[in-house]
Amino acid sequence: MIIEQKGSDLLLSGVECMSLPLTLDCGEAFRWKMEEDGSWSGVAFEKYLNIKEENGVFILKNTSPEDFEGVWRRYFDLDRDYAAICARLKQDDLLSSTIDEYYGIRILNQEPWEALVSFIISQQNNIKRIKGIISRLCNTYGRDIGGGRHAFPTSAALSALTVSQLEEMGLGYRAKYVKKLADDVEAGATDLEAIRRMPLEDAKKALLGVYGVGEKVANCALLFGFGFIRCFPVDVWMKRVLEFYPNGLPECFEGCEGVAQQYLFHWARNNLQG
DNA sequence: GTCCAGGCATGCA
DNA sequence: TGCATGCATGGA
Repeated sequence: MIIEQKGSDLLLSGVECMSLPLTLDCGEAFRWKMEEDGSWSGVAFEKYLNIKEENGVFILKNTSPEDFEGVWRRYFDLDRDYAAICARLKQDDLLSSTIDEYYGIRILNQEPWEALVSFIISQQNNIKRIKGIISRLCNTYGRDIGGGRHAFPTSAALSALTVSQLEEMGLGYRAKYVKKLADDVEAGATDLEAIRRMPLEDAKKALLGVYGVGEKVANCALLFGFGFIRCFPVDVWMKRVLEFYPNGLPECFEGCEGVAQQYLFHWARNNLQG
């Protein structure tokens, strides 16, 4: 990967296996929006980014090298060799054709707090509505970072709310889960940063102890927010996919189960009936 | 009107 | 341990 400054923009070339639409709009993160010019706008780690791919070059508008190194390099998982991972996953027949069709899905490294709250909200919900709820939460309770953009609300901000204030954002019965998590994080009873540094099994056990978090939400949070690429979340779509693997997951998934999962999830949503 | 969505807590066997 | 049931909301 070659990093180059051009005016106030940062240009990345030589990035393999990165599709912005497939990565930013595939149900991993809920705050990215495609603009009319085909670029993508979003907020993460309290930073706004507009990014676009042109002729194989990624243009990060108004982005300093410090923000790139401090946030976006890791957010887009740019130090991982996805081309090699995909080559390995293509040993599996279903993934072989799926990866050809949807090449470029990456696993984002989001903030633990945002990922956990987002996937608590995601349960028994659909992606369009999840995006709406999170958008309202951010616009109403997230810090204004300029230009009409808002950060994801902090645990302090959400802890200060009542359950009914959260319900007003459309969280439904999940409001009480988010309220309790925010309170516990604020009180120090739940330490997401400590969980992030644990071995996978311990981290999962810790998340399963959070009110409103079960196997599926824990796996999503661990995969998309806590850096555990071996997690393999199974939701209603993945249950349909698993019928194609009656003997369990193939060996070539080992070590990068989360990447395999995202391709299969995407395939299922596009090819299987609900 | 019914069914479904990146499920989970609860109660009961 | 495993299974049935209720749960908020909006789109199809």
